[in-house]
Amino acid sequence: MFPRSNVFRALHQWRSVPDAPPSHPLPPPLPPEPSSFVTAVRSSASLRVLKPLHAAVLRHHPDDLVLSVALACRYSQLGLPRAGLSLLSPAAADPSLVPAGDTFLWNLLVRGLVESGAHDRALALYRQMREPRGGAQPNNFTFPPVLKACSYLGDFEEGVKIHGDAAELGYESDVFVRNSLIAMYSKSGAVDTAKRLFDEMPDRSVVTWTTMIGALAQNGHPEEALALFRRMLEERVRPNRATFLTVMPCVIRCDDADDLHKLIIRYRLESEVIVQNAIMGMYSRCGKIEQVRKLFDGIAEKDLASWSSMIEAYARADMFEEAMKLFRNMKLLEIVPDRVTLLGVTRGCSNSAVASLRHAQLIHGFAIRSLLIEDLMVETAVIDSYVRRGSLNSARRIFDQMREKNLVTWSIMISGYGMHGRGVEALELFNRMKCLMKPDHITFVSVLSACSHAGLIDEGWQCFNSMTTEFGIVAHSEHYACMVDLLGRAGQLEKAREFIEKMPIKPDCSVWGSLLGACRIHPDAKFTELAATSLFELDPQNSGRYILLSNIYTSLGKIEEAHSIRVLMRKRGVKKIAGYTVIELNNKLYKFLVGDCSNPQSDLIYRELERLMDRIKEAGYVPNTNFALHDVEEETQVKSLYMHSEKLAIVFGLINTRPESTIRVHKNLRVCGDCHTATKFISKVTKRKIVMRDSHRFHHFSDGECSCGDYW
DNA sequence: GATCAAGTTG
Repeated sequence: MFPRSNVFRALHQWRSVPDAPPSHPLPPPLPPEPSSFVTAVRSSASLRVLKPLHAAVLRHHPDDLVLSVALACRYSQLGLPRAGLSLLSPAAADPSLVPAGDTFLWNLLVRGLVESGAHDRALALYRQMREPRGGAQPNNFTFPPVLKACSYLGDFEEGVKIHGDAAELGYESDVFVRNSLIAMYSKSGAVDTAKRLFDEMPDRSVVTWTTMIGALAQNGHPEEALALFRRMLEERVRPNRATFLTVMPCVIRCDDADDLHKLIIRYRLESEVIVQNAIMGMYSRCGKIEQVRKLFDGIAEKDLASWSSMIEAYARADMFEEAMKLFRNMKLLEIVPDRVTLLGVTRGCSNSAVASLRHAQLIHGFAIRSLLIEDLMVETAVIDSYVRRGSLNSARRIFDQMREKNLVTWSIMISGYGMHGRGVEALELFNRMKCLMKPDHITFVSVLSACSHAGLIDEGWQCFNSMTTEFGIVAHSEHYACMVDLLGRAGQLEKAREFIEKMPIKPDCSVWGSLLGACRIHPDAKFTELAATSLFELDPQNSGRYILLSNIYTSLGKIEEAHSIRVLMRKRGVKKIAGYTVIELNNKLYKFLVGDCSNPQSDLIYRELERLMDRIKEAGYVPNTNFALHDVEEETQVKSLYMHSEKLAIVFGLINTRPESTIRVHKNLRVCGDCHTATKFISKVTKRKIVMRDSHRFHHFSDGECSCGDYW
């Protein structure tokens, strides 16, 4: 061992010789040996330590390959892979500089190249190694980095070939090689092959288990990943930090989260920030926001990820105000947000009912000032927030100016047009996109839902068919749901039923939900019954469906059935989500619940509302009491309709804004049918544009019409 | 030498 301080002392002595010759001349001390440099390089904690060492290496051992590789690896670990790469370039470009037959040195060079990010050159070097007159015979140390390079490059054909090499040379069952193979197959999506390699192994290390758990987790099998983790514990394999970091993202149930948390404490891994951040993420996914905050407050040395995780957790819990507050706080504390922090707060802004266009602009401004707008993902997230705050134009402006767009960017812009009922533009973009890249199953959800929102029936069918024939994408439930929606809109309920029957997969609640939605517009007892039966079996806790069903029964005149649905809902303990509508005025948000009297202007609002209702009745509005409470008299029902949060917010907006300005409101649930009709009339008699976002889409009301064409 | 490490689309 060469303790670090000794190397520095030796270096210092050696360097100080010319400046201060001793009065009794001694032979100058020799510069440190390469091996002591290697130790020093590997243990250097920062670039400030590494760079002088690098300089000294250049002076004393410029041609030492072992040292060069050690330096390159360390540069890469400290975040400067390119700095190290230049050290390896001469040997990588001219392998004859590497002694033939010296597998150890060849392995080092291959590994150095992989760690410095030169994956393609590492693979090229490996191929030279394998040539008959080439460098050296690969061994068990050669394969892990080479397989990693294949994964990184996505070159799985090469990966399979290298698997063959490893088998041929007898290294296939080496634990390290086997682990790397499992990782490689997992990243290529061949989780079955990975599982087979795992099952065949006689001796598995903790890394083997962790890799296989990760393989299941990353290929969309979180439940199986958790099950494998439990099996690992049963077989008394001690999990380590990486195991927990791998398994935690699979957890969505509180009891699993608690179990894991206890285990982490038992293994004394709870003090590391990285682990604490992951525990926060786990509880956030379980919906335990108070627990997440408690953990966050308990972290002594919060890093940027801790802050981002907390903001992300608030965004997930639909607590945008808290997310924004924390975002401001961290800036006050001079903690500089990065792209991930910004992604968290932007997502909160996109989804929350209490975020406004103003918030989207503030976040966009911050992204520009901090230069994070150059980042593709941030830019895409900002587009999304503009779309969801109702400003398609701002979104499109950024979209058009982007230097680079990916699948997600296109999908967001397409679904954005869809949400606003502008199906033609959505299709136009989709056609442009098809020339540039292959759409995926989510792009098709975007474009199909755009067709259904805009009532583009033929175009929808065309897209649906081309998905499989042209792009080889297997239709998921969501795609079928869009098609049922399309058929339902056209009133073709029988066709929709046939379509569902012919589905090659089991229809899920999105499909039955579409059919039930169709029954709202085209009431039909038979299909309502059919959709409801399946829905109550598949998703018995969804309160919106009970209410929708009850409303459909009411409109069919089946008052008793409607009542019994409400009773069933109470009996099953299904919690009704309180509806509310938010409106922004002068950078302030105002929230209205049904029958709300908390606003200081309440008296004025209700007086004005009464007047407005009379005006729209004169214009032809008829209150639709299907959407009112049912156990009261009709006159009271009409009154209760008047008090809906949508109407209160709109009237508040009318009173407090200039006559020509657009009113923007946001309802947390689907807009009520009666409010939808009323708003159409309001837009007509007041000559106002009203934009209403609900949980499903945007409604643009203007001159008595709505962009959704009365189907949503 | 192998695993993990805050994150955008319906």
